[in-house]
Amino acid sequence: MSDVARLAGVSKMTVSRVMAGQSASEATRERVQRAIDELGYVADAAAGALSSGRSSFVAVLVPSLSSSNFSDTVSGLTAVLEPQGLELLIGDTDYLPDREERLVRQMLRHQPRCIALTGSRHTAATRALLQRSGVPVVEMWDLPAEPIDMAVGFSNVNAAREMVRYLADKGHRRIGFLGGASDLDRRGIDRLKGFQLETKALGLDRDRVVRLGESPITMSHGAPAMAELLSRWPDTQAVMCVSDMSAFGAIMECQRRGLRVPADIAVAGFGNFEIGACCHPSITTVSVDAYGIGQRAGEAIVAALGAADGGGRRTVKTRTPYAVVPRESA
Amino acid sequence: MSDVARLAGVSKMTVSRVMAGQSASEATRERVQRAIDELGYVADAAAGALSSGRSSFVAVLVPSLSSSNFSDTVSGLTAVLEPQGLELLIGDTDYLPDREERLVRQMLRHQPRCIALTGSRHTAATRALLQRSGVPVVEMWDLPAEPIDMAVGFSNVNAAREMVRYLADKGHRRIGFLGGASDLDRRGIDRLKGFQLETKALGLDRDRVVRLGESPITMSHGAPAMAELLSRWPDTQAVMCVSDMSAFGAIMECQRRGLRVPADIAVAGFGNFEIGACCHPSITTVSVDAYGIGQRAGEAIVAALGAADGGGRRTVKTRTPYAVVPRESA
DNA sequence: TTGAAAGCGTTACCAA
DNA sequence: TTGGTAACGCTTTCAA
Repeated sequence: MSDVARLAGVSKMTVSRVMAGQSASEATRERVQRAIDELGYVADAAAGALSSGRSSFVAVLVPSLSSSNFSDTVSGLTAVLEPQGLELLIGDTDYLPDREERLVRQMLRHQPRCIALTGSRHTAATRALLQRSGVPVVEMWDLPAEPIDMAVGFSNVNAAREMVRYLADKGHRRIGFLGGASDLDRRGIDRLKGFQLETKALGLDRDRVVRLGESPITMSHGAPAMAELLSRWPDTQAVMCVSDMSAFGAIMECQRRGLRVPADIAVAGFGNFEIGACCHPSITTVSVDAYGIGQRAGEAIVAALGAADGGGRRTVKTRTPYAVVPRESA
Repeated sequence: MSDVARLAGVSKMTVSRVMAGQSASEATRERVQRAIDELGYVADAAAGALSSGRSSFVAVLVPSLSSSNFSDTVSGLTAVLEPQGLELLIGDTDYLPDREERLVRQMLRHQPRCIALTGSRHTAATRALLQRSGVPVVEMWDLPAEPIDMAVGFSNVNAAREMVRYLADKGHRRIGFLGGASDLDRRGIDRLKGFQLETKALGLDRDRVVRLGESPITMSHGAPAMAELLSRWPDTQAVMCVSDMSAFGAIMECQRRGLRVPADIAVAGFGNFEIGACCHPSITTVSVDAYGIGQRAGEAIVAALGAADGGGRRTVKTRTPYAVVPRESA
């Protein structure tokens, strides 16, 4: 920066102001800009953050970057935060709470303006770390009873219950559930819980549950899970899957066996992934607005940052919509 | 840090050394650690970077985070770089060179130890920026004739040619190609180029090309593209798609029309996505080791960082393997 | 509108 | 093994 200042014949402060877009005469601004371009000067963000006491980072932690649901959420966050001059520090927890804790600790070192987490289950140390740091927190994809700070999401339990009611309304009584074997995917567990609560409420058979495959359960797990379900309960009329991915795998297994979907067996998914709209038969699912969760979270973050210096109030919980999307498969 | 030092009864320097894992007596180390825990002290990364002159960031730019190919590459990078204490600064260029330029400029502000880019097409300004910065660069997913610095990937042109030969060996003469309409997906363009070169070399019809949909072409585009191809060249025997995603959409369209794959028409994909292995019929494809590209890129980065202080040599180009994977669809 | 000085929290370097 | 001092490159603050 000294080099730029020297070349432009001004002080460092003037260079700093020009870069920040603050008041400066047009002539000065131009000379400084010319010097910047000539030298290819790029300001050091670490020095800026240290000096001003505020970084431009927002930390985002998702369980898996390869799930389109979560990468859509990241896109939504990007769309809102980037225009504010904020940068995303993205981390992938791999569904592991310990890894989340390590990543939170690591990201805290960069003094992020806010931290966006997925879900509401965190280690005690993670919560303590966040509380102590004083950094605003948004929990996404769930509506925890006691959020750390802010939350943007929906009740996976209730969304799953709605799908059960949809299937029951279609006349199905013997309904199965296909989910992952691991308890780490809390949203998956909540959907299973919703299945169990609603089948009980409706007086339906609650036992037809197959849990198979590590989080995140992918389409590869759908087929063996379906096979297992059919071998244990051959008279099953409808199957609800923890996601469209597993539903797709399940439907493929049905096709291999010559079972018609939905004539012989109905199959429903969850999450409204692109595959469910394209495949044949198309998959009845629950749409959840993954991108919108990111957007809303971004808006909550911007509001919280504004409130910090403006003294305004912040929204604590934002409920995002979900809806059963009837298609061909159920 | 002063607080920790005071509480532990040592100097700031000792605290710094304990945190860096440098020489310190066991007793001191323990007292300092206790103070750190008690105060919940988290070191400021910006100050550390400023002082030491080196950050712990590696910047990674991919065209799209929601493509499993690229998120697999990011996983590969993470697996290698995280154990080295490096952190990924991930950016999504959305296939736009201008956006890439903006992101490169932004990431350069954080003084990354290395920058990993996707592909070999960049704006002149991007190249200039990178050259001036002196930061090591890895270009992934391609083998440019003149890499900026290092490169890890394979020739998409040659990989596509191999698929054409595979289809020709199966006896197909009238082969079509389904790709995206935009020129931004350079890997897609290279695959099309490979298709055209090899069909010409084999004396086959080169005109059966349908380009439809923005980058990245997804499964939703496969169906209309297939429909277009069939309406223009109804006697097509085999179709090669720019990715498994579009191949899947194309196959769905065939099923809707009652066309049997591969009996009536063969369909091949590219990239070995999970869907190709699960769906029915399973999709013949070209496997490309997306995760391995990330790993190798990570190793190249570690080597380059080591070479910087060790004086060793760095690998310039790393060729990653690809192979036609015969399945049911072609 | 511009400039000078102080200081942000850490690490490098040298001395004890 | 430990501590003091300077310095990293910028922004804040105050003064001109």
